[in-house]
Amino acid sequence: MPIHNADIAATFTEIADLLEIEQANPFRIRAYRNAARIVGELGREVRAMVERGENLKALPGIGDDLAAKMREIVDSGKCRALEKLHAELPPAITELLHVPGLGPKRVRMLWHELEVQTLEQLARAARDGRIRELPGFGAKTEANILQAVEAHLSKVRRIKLTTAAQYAESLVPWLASARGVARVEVAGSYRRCRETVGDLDILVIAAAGSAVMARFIAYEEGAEVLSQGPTRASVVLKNGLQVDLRVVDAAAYGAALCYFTGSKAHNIALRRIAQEQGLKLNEYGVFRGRDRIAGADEVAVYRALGLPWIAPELREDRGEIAAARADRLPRLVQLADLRGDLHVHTVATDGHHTLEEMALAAKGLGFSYLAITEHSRRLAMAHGLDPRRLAEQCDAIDRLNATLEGIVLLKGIEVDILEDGSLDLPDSALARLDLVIGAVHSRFDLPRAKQTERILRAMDHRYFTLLAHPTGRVIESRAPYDADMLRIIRHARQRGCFLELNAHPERLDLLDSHCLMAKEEGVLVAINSDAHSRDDFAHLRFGIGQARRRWLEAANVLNTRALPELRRLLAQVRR
DNA sequence: GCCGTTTTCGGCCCGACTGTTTTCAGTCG
Repeated sequence: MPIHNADIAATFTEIADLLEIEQANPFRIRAYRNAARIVGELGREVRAMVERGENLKALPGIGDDLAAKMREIVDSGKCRALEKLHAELPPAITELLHVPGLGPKRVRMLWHELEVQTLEQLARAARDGRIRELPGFGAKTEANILQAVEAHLSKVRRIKLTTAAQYAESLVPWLASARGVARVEVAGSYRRCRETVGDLDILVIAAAGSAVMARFIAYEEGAEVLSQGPTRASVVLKNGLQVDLRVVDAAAYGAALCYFTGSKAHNIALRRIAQEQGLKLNEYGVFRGRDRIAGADEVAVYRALGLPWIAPELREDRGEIAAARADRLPRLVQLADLRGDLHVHTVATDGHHTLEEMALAAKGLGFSYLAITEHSRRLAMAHGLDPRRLAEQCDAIDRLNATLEGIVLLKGIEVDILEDGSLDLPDSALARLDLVIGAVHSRFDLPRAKQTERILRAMDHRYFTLLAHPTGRVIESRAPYDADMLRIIRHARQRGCFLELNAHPERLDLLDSHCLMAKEEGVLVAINSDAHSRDDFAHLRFGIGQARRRWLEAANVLNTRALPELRRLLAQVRR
């Protein structure tokens, strides 16, 4: 069983949880949590780094000890430090930490005084009224614990960015219409464009005594008020989504936006920089002594720390601060950089609009080209094209191109990659096309070696240009198929073909980590909507967000190229 | 446990809200 980064991250997180209950040095605990984050978000497999003898200590936050533990986990699948902790503490006790309101001190107290080790025992102790007897606990805390356990609040799920967007877009105007409100902004992981968000963090500029807090509490979709103070409140919506509201005045807006956008790790790194310079950074501003030297806008906050403004998508403490200090921040790709879309469907298969309707919608967005890429015949469910129907569509595209102005349709296909790596249409059908997108739509369950070979073989096909949704995952519902993405990306570079970043909000595939891998390996990425209707071009913003999170610049993206350059690149791939 | 153009030892981010306390600890973000 090969060890993946997620396994190492999970080990470190569990060690941190257990150390917390043991009340170990908090900075030692933080070191494990930090390492779990670094490893979990790393674009490369630690296992491969170990096998190549790379220096793990080059990773930020990894020193002698953690590097040794990573090698131990890779080599043996075990971690003696974790086993030692398991011998000292009950096995399931970390799950108690995930109950809202319970932290390490209380978990330890519950365990020592009441021998509570599991959620079931916790619920029983609460029902029996034993918890309220403990020092520091009371009847209210006991009731909250019981409610949390019974509602299974311990396993709160993250929701997709697109779902969060729908809730945010109705809540924001509701708050903005409150008396005294000057500005409402959604911060948090939503602003950082993470593919899923755990809650919504909303920042409001309002004068003292504004009605916004009361309006927030009265929101019709709210189900429960978790906390409420003069400047901060938390509400759980009926769908289970938690919303945190923070009210600030205009002079603190930039600092508060920065603080509330996070990430936590980025904030900590910023505060450390402030500290080094004898300054203090909090959500009200940057302070020298009692003087606020910045706070009203984000640019000024960063400038006060000696840094250029850092785009929200980069704020993960993944090297952006060092890059900012060296003035080497990437010029991130923007939606406006896209000149076209290379993956859309029409009514010929499972799309909802005609060639012309899609073309005009794309033109309306300012695009100069649009590739029509229907499914191939194996996908019968989607009414996939056979050679005859594909040829007919090509003729239709030629006829339409003769009449269209300001936009050019490219002839393409999203052809199935069959189990053996061959393509679902013959060369004779593919020869006429401008681009051939290969896609895996079946046999997601092949073992890693076979799945990888299947894709590599497809890429070797003389007409293959672009690999669609490279991992096949569907967020929160289907895991990526098991394939060696580093090999695939390196093969793409050798072969000269391209990878898709499918912008559909259910997919966002290339994954976050692979975007960086593609950039580092020099493989161009096409940010495509996979639109099945005119409205689906709106998905592109999510793909752009994903690309920006991993530092992609316009130069790293295939469809930022003007049409002549794009044609040249596509032609180069054919053999 | 990590880290260092102030340091290889002594630091390590900061504030709001709750509940239980009677001045504050614990938790959370």
